[in-house]
Amino acid sequence: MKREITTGVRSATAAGRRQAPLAAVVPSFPLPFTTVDVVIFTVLDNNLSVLLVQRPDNRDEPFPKAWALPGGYVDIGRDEDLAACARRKLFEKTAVVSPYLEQLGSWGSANRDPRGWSATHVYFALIPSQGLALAKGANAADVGWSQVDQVLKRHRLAFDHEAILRAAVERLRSKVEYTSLPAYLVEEPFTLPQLQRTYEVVLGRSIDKSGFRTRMLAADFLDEAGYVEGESNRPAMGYRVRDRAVPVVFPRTFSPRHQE
Amino acid sequence: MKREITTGVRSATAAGRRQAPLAAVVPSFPLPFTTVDVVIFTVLDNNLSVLLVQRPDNRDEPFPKAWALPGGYVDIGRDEDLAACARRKLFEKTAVVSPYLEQLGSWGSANRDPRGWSATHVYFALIPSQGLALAKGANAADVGWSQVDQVLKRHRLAFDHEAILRAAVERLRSKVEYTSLPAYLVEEPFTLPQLQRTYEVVLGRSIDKSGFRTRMLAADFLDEAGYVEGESNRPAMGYRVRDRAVPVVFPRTFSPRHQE
DNA sequence: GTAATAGTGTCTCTAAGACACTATGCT
DNA sequence: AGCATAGTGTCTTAGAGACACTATTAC
Repeated sequence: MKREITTGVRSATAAGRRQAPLAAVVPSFPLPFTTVDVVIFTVLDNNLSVLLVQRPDNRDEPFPKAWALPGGYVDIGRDEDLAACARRKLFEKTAVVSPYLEQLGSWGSANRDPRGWSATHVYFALIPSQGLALAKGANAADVGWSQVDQVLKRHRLAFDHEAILRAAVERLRSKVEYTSLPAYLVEEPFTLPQLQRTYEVVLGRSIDKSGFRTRMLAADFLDEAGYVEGESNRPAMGYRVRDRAVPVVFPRTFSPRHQE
Repeated sequence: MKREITTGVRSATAAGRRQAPLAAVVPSFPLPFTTVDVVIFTVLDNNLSVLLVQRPDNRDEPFPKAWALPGGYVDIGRDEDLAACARRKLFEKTAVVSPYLEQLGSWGSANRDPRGWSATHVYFALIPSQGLALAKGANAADVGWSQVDQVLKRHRLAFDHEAILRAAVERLRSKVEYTSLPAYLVEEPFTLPQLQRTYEVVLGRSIDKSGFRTRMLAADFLDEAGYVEGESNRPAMGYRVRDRAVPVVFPRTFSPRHQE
C-alpha cells in the first residue's frame, strides 16, 4: 500500500492530435487526490464475499487497522488509464488477470479522506472462487475474504467504503436480475444447478428451477461441455459461456410480480 | 472557463471521525488533474439536444475553438463534493437549479488532455426546454444547444468528449426503455401525447399509443392536473409527476421483441 | 359535416411463476 | 428399493404489440 514517490514530469504523449502538442502543465492550484478502489466479489461457501485489506497500524495513516477496499493512488507513471489502474490493483491482491470488470462510479468530497480533498474511481470485479489463491505478496495476513452481509452488519470500513460497498452490492443485485453476470462467479464448466445456486446466493432468495433453465437455455449463450460428475448422484450437463467478453441481457427481470 | 488560482491549503474539516484528525497532507508525488463534465440534455424542436461550449481561441489552451461539454476543474475550495461541482457547472451555464442529475462514470488516462494525466467525473442532466434561458454570463455566444445526432455525425468535440457523449446517449436511451426519465425533459403539466413524443424523440422510433398509455397510467406515478388546451383540437389531460425525486422503473423494456 | 388529435377495447404473444411430473445415478 | 438431484411439461398470469375503434374539439 505504501506509495513510492515518483519524480517524473507529467507525460503528454500522444495528446493534442489536431494541434501543436502542448507542454505538460504544472498546476497553479491545489489538486484533489485521485485514487482507484476495487470491489472484488466472489461466492465462497454459498456466501457472496468481498475482498478486504487491513490498513496499516500506523498513527500517521488514516483509519489504522481498519478494513478497507483494496485500492490506492493512481500512479501517473505506471497507469495508462483508470481501468488499467484497477486491473493492476486487482492483480496485486488476487493474481487474477482478466475478470469481469465494470466501472461502478466515483466518490469525491472534501472530507472522505482526512488527508484532503480526494476522489476515488471505483470498479467492481467478479471472479470465480475455485483455484483462487490470494497473491502471496508482502502481507497475506492483511488480505482476506469477508461475507458481504457480515461486513455490512458488523464492521466499520475505512473512509466511505461502506457506502461504496453498499452501492456495489445494490448494482450487482439489480443487474443479476436481468443479466448473466453470475456466470462470471463460477468456474467453467459449470452446471445449470450450480449457476442457479450462484444466482440464489447473490439475490438472497430462491428461484424456480424450471423458469431458470428455460431462461438460460433460451438466451443461447451457453455451449455444452460434456457431463460433469461428482457434484451429485446424477451427473449434470456442464456448460461454458460462448462469449465471456459480454454478459447477456435478458428481456425481463426475475420475479416481476414482487417488485414495483 | 478561466480558472482562478486558489492558494488555500487543503481542508481536512470534519474528517477522521473516529481518530485524532490528521493534518492535511502535501503530496510528494504528482497528481492527476481532476475535472467534472456535465452532459446536459433537453428536447428542442423534437430533437434530442445537448449543451456545448466553445473553447477559447487561445493557442495556449488545448483544442482552441473546438466545442466541448461544459465542465472544468474541481475547485477544492468551493466544491464540497463531486455532485455539488456538477450542479455548480450546470447552474453557471443554464441557471437551472434542481434538474435530474445522475452520475454517468469517469474517464481518466494519461493522454486524454494534452496538459497531463487527467480524470473527469461525468454527470448527465435532463432539463425541460421551455422557459429555459441560457445564463447570460460572460460569453453567451460560446454556449449553445446542438442536436445530438448532428454532433455525433459532424463535429469533432474536444478531448474525449465525443466518446463521453456517446456513452451518455447510450445510457439515456437504454434507461428510457424502462424508466420514466423523459418526464424530466418536459415542462409540467404535460399531456400523455407530449410525454409520448418525448419518448419517441429520445428513442428515435415510434411507440404504440395504447400500450404507452397503459404503462404510464398503470405505474401510478402521475397526478392529474386539469385539462390542457391549445396543443391540438381536442384538449388533453395534463399530468404532473407525483415524486420528482425518484424516476419510475417499469418491469419491462419497450419492444422486447426486437432487442436481443 | 371533415380533419385532427385524445383516448379505449380487443386480440395475440412472450416469457415468467407455480408446481407436478419424469429421469438418472448413488447407496 | 429408496433417496437425492437433474431435468421436463403444463397451466396460469402480467404486460407488451398491433390495430381497430370511439370521443371531443376546431374549422
